[in-house]
Amino acid sequence: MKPAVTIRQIARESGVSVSTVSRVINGSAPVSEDVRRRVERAIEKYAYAPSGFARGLVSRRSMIIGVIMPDITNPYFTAMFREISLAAQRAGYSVLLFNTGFSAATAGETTRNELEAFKVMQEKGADGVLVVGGQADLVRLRPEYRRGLEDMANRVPVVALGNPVDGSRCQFMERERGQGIYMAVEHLFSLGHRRIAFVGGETDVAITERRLGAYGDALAALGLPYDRNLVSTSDYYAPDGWRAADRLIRQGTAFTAVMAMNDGVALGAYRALADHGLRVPEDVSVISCDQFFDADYFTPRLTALNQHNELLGQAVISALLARMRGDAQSRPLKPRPELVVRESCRRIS
Amino acid sequence: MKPAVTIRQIARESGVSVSTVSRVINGSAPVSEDVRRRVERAIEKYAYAPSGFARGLVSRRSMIIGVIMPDITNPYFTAMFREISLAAQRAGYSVLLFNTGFSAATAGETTRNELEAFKVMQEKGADGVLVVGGQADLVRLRPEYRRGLEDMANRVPVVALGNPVDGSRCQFMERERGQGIYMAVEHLFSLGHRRIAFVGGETDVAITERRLGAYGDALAALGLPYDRNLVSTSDYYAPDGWRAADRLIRQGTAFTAVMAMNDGVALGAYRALADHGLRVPEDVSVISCDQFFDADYFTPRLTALNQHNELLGQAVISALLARMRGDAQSRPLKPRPELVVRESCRRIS
DNA sequence: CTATACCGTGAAAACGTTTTCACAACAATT
DNA sequence: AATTGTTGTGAAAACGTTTTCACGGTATAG
Repeated sequence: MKPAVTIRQIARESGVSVSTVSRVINGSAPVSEDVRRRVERAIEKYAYAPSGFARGLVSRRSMIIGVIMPDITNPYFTAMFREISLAAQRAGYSVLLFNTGFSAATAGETTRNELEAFKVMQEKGADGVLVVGGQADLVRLRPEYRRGLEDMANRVPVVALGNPVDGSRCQFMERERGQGIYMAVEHLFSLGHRRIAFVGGETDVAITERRLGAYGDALAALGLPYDRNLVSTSDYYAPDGWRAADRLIRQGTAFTAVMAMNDGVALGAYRALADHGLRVPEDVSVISCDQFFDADYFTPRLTALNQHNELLGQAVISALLARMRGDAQSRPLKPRPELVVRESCRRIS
Repeated sequence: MKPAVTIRQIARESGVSVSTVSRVINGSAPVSEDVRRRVERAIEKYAYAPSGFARGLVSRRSMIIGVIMPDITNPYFTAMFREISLAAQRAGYSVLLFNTGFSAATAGETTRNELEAFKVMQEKGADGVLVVGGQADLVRLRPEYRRGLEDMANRVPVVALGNPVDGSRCQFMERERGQGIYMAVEHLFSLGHRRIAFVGGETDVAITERRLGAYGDALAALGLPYDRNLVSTSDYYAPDGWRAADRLIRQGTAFTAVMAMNDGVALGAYRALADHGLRVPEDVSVISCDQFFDADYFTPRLTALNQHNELLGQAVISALLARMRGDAQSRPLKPRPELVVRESCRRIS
């Protein structure tokens, strides 16, 4: 591999000092038109790019934003990441993505990865860090995690999407408070459903608990009893939806509608219902609490709550950028969930 | 924000020289047991992490691997990225992900993003770069792109997953040569299908062209004519599958089977067929050429080619790591496609 | 007992930038 | 005509590490 070209060579080539080249690159001070052209030509010629190392060392900025996520494979995170990445790039930042593999079930082993992520962000000198989900969205944090998060937040702006922690130095944003769940339950209720199952999601995870709470509240508001047996948690993907719905059916719980954590879970539920000879929506109505990409292409088309995750991604990254600029805490826009009625729910007598 | 702790403070705190602290951190030379303990305690106490900037400046290594992808939202890339990220982390590297937004349709505008990505990787001092898809997988590269790629490959090990370019300094790996397509066509043929449509994918993209080529070859080998009207390209997602299949039906082309570019496209095709009152598999058989996550949960369960994209991801990252170590070019394992027969194809008379 | 090897340590150079300071040239203001 | 301000430039310090060199001490070999 070729040795890298340095600013000194550019300076020599264009017959000016190193400082002047730096000024051309950064526009940090006026430079005569003639000199600017000569320098730019040299830069072009050698395909010179300034060393981020040297730059960061003195300017103390890396132009890197760190993103810590549990599983990029989850369409929810993928969608958010896309928005984050786009906005960061637009603002001139690059994105260091750390995929921790965290899941509530394996919190014991995967906490180490999250702590590792914190350390990496510190080492690489990230100018700001986004923590999305993972242990930050757990109902109870482990003390090591809590400490690691604070250590990091002490040195660099951190925005976390998760379950708010009192007195933390990092800014917590909440994914949602379960407003959509009300809409979904009401929708099903208005169609005559009284036995509504809740399928998918992991217990101990804040977002799941919040939705379950909202589900319970909504039932109560409508005068319906809360039946433990109607709740079947598991995880966030199709196989989990299948497992959760299958369990529900096998255990003989009666229900006429299913609220699935998200489209993936709903797909699994569709499948489990079909496997037991139940038709959607003729026998059972299905609704997804969090629409990803393909709800409109399912058969039947899936009625779903659009939580506007892209907007959430945008909100999170712009909160971070604002924080990095030192702006006052702007009230971030909270996306309003929207019920998109399609074909998977039907009125019953 | 607090000022960062430096190695000097750790040295002072533990009563040794800076060099010794460095040796403890890197294990680059023997250090007495006693000293090591003192230093480690100090590091722990101050939550010290060495500055990557300073480190990189002198050692010329960033411990960063750059990944350039067109669209992380595409499950195919997501799956690969996951493997890449995991393997990189295991080897002690962090991953800088640049999402270019490239698509063949907008090559004109998005080429700029890809060039920008190359520059970023150079600036951040990536120790190795992975270029996955994007313009690298186009049948014909733009000269600026070609030059940017070579400039980068001259300075840092680069592995590209795409369409091989002669005389390039970067190592090209091919996604597949269309072997699976033969299996799929033969499978359909053996079930009695003679009018097999090909749906999805973008023209000018190498992977699509290769699959189309294999599709043509397979037909020829079986003595079937190639009918242009049976091919309906579009893009890689469900809406594209819908559009492509819908177009096919509307234009009145007769067919009894559909080969979809991937699961997403297949889902769209399912939907389009249903919209026209056609049942799968009773009226039309459907097969996916690239299984993502959920094929087994579709209704009907989707017969698909498993291209083992996770293995491909692993192969790509390990090729890069080998290259970075300067190892001889190991023949990378090429995943063998596997036909997974489920319920979406049926024998016809 | 002397020569040789190795172990543990510190001092200092080097990495490639940005930034501060200094200053010359010239323009604008008194 | 003297002062002040502005513009364009270069020299040199600083950033926080790793690495090279040197050296004293102790173990090992002859």
